[in-house]
Amino acid sequence: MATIKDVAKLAGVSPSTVSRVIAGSNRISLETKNRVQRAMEQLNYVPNAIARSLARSHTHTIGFALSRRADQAFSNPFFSEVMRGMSTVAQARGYNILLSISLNPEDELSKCLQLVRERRVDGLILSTSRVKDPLIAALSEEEAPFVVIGRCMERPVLSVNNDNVKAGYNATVHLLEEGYREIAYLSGASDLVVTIDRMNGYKQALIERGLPLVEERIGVADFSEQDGYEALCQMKERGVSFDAVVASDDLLALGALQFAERYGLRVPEDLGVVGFNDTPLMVYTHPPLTSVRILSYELGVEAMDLLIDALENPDKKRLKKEIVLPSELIVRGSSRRRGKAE
Amino acid sequence: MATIKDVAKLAGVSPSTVSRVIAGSNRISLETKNRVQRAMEQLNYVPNAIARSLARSHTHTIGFALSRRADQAFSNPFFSEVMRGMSTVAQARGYNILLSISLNPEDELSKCLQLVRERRVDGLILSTSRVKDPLIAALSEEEAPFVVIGRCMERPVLSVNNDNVKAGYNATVHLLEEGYREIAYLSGASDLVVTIDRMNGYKQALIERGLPLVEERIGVADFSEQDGYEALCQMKERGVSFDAVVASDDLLALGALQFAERYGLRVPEDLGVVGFNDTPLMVYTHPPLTSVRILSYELGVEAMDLLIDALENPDKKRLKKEIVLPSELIVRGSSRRRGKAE
DNA sequence: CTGTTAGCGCTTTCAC
DNA sequence: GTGAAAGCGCTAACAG
Repeated sequence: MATIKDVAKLAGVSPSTVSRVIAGSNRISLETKNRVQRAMEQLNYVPNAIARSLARSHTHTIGFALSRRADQAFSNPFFSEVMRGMSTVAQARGYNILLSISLNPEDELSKCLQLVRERRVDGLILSTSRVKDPLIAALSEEEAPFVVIGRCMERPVLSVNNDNVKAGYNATVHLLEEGYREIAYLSGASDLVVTIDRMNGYKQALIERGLPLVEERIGVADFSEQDGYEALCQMKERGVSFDAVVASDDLLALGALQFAERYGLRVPEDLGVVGFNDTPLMVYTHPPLTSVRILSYELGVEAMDLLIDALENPDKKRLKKEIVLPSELIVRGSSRRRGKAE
Repeated sequence: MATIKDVAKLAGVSPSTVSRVIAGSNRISLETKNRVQRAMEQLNYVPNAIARSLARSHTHTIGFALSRRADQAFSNPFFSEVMRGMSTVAQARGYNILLSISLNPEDELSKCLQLVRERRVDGLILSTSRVKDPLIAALSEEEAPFVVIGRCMERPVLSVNNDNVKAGYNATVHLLEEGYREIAYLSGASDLVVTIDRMNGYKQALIERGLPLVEERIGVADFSEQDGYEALCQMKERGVSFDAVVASDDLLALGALQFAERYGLRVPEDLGVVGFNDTPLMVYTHPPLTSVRILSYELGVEAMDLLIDALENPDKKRLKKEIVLPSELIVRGSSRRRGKAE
């Protein structure tokens, strides 16, 4: 493999000159520039990224941290879409993505810290945020550049989020307008900021319409169909009544559909269901699932752009920008009963 | 950020000594070893991965190349599962994963070559293989270490594959045993090795059972429901009869279900359907989809292990091992009509 | 505009 | 067992 010295020798210049044409410096004569370029081609020269990184003390790579339980890792394409978005801008701006999949928050914390301390990445994108997230705290303390997809409640950080409160609100209002009155909320892990925000939107809608806020109608589950199903069963067994459910994830909504089947409830007549994420395959459930469409791809795009901007403009770094993206309620059969049997 | 020199100074030794304790050399006195370790802790020292990489001329990072059209990128969790598998062993063996998502094969080729030439990765894992794959050819020529998930038809390469021929065979035999006689095959892009292998299994089953091989019953589509649907419609419109379909991907099978609905065909009575990948959510289709379960996670595990083995034992590198993993047909409602209305 | 000279932070002979 | 010195391949002042 040819090095910069080989090129220099062949072109009859010094390595620094070669370095300059690589960097696209303008204080270089067109003639030598061409000569160097010819030499590079001739030798099939490609600059060694590692050496560059060491000399410039940045790697041009961004770490993406994903922490999921094995069984639910990528059940919905949310993260995959986010990655696609990140990848698009990373490529366009000359960055690489290092993937860090961990099994739990502790594992995630240590891995991310490792990546940063080893200087293997210039910055990190976090895929989820929790209340009092230790990872965010650690990264802040370390003064590592990072952006969170989601929102941080405790301190200002760079973040890209979707309007979860509003989305939860809209989903609930939609159900109310369809005539449902006893709406349950199926929450994911209770320390996830997304889940909390969506729930607040839900509560807000109920309060605004003068409906009672029944705490027993709020079920906590993991992000899996099974958990959603069980949470609803328990609710029912405890004698809590409900005629609709806002699920903070499509998988949970699937659990609700399963629940309806088990108890012989018709959807949407006896039970209205709305989910979150608008997972493509949900069109095929019976009935098709109403769901809040999240701009996952765009979330990835914005997160990567935000991080790289911060990295490349150290002056702006201190400004902790928070970007919020809109979502859209996609109404389908699982929640549409106006004009149908009441 | 502390460097090796700082540690050396604090411990009162030379940098090389520190380097030795990092490497876990045994020719070092326990005493100085402890002293150095204390210094490292005190300074919160973490070796700079980039500097290490440069000095040792390998990066301990593996590139994972994924080339998908935007809309179908991660429609099924196959790749996500593969990543989880790769990630698990990468972590265990001290490697990192660099993600390279590209939009088309050409893009993929240039990106992969770039990663290798820049020495940003020690090796690559390719997510798909095509007939006469230019990427495989280029990488071979470059003598870059890589393993393909799939199979290479032209030359010996390190690969991890599932038994697609057998799986295609089993899926078809199953349909035959359920009494279907005019079985169609829905192929993905015709240059994908997976698709070809599965088709060969399909053909083999028909031939073995003495059934005619009707070329018109083989439809080529992209890996999307819409394409699957259209391919089948065209087949029908051309007057080709069929009472079952083996789809080389679940998404295609979904298209078949859609097709059945459009033409008022009952599944499984009038049309048997079996897909590939056993995508989790397919349990929720009506009827639930029969599908071939692929060990995607294990594919990732094996691929990563194979690559790292090759990297760490340069002697064994020349041995082009091919690993084949078993698959399993999961029979559900979409293909089970024995004992049902004929 | 171009060359010389130091590094970037770590590893690795080669001596002692 | 430990240190000195050279080098991995590139960049970036500093001169000229």
